[in-house]
Amino acid sequence: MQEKIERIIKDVLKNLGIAECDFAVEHPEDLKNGDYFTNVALVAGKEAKMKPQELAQKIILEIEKNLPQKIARMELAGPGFINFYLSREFFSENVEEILNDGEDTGKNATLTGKKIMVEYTDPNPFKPFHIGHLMTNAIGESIARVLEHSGAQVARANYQGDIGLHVAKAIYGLTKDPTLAEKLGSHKAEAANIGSAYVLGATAYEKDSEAKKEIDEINKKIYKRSDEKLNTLYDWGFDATMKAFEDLYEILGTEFDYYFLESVMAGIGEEIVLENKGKVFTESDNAVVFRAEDYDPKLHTRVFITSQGLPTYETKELGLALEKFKTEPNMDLSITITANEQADYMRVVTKALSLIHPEYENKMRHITHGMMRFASGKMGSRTGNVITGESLLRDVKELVWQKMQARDFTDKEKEKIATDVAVSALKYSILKQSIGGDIVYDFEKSISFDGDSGPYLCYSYARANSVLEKAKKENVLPDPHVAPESAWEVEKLIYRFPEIVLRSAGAYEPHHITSYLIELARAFNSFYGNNVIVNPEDKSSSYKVALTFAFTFVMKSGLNLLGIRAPAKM
RNA sequence: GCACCCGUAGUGAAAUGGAUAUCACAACAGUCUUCGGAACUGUCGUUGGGGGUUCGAAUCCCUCCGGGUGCACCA
Repeated sequence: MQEKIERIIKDVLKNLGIAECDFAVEHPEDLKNGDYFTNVALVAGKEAKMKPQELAQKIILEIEKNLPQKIARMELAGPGFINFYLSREFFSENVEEILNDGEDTGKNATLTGKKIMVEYTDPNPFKPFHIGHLMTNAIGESIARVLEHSGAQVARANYQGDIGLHVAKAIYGLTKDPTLAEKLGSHKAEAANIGSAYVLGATAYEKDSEAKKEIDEINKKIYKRSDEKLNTLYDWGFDATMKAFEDLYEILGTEFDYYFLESVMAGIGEEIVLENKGKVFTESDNAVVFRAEDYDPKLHTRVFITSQGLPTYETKELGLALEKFKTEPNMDLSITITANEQADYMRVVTKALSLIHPEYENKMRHITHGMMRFASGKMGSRTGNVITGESLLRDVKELVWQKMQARDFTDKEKEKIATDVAVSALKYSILKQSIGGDIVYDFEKSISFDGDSGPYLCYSYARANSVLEKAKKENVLPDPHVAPESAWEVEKLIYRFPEIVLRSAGAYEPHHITSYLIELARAFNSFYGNNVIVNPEDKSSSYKVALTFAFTFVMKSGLNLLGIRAPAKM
């Protein structure tokens, strides 16, 4: 529709003998100002040496000579804006279209044929999965889905720090407190114990120099896999924590295609660094470094191989980037999602790689999000000052469960619904804002169920479903052709869904979808509150039912893009 | 010190250079409703300071103030 209006205006400008110019056709913020507006008269007025308002009036008259059916009327407003009001036909046809598309509504083809890999979540085995990982997971999953909805073929990747000091700390904890290493038959419980062992080891490492020595020793042994006892502990711990993560992914709705291990990437990276020593990398103080500032003054030198001969994080990241392109041949884009503290050295790594493989330079994109923090300060799994994803989910679920007391469900149904609604609460509170900024974590707010929340969206959806059930019982069938004269606010919003998906995909910003859905849900609830939808006596009831159907499709599809499963009842 | 990110009602946020800056929470006042009150209808209140570009700036540029993150062998 937007393109159509643009074309009409271009034709009119030609007829009026005005040169082409760069004007915009957009939605006004306030629905009172129409469904679309254009600033063409303000832009072209200068060139044509006419007052914008006069020119706008002229353009309106010209368009009116041949007014399309989908535009009801136009209006001159403010300093020279032209507002377009869409017609009843337009809205009804749109509802019909949504009914035809069903849950595919909102799809576009801008990325058809493109192969994209998205790496996100990246929890470390032997360490707790905390709410920071929850944040990266929610953002990554949503971006992956939005890209898929735009036609891309998306591969999901997860990168595990399976080796290093953090592992040694956890193993140290397990040897000091063998009760934590007991086989419990539940990897969830075992992973929780390993998390405690990690905190024990991490604390000892900071405070006790003897322990520090011991942990460093364990670290070396694990690298070499030289100690049978430690190997057994390692294999068991790796398995338990990875399986516990997998349980969480299932609840969160993520299925990874690839798992990359740091220990493997280290070798791949090291090889590349050594091959390019003297060309890209140089030696300094016995270490192999990359002087990025030689290529870009905003970057800085970083160590890739330490003076001890060990590959650093940078080298592993380099290996990972290469391995991704090897795993998915002909990949068009490789996206990595992390917290923003990694922004600077990722730039350095990317620069180094683009010197070695210039063909990848424009195919890598690092998306960084803000930190999840407490009012008390930064959260770190190092000190044990963490909320695990698992415990948070459990607390929220508990509250949902309480709210469902009055509803008539079996415990099994309740469990499923409470889980999905709890996930909606968490994901919504993460995805509702632009991903650059920090989120101050507030437990009370993250579990609030009214107004600006995931459960509110789920509730609107469940409620609409229940209306549809009643319509079925009363035999009121949906019919988009019996609409009343004027259009409701829901209709004026519902046709915009595809544009929102497009915008989200272009900017890698899921929050556009959250904002849109909350507005749509509000409009629907208002429609619901002020109208009786199912009424066999009412001629337009069939239209209202059709509109309700359209709403459920858009809401379900939208929630799906956020990585939220919407229960039909709750 | 240098680089990057950020600063919008009491709080959390939105706004691809456009109109009277939007939404929610909180607070206050209503709606006791046949389809689900996790709701609906109102009221209240905001662009860190100063310059500049523009017909038009929360948005772009400069500067100051405030917060965060990162800057050589941790990840």
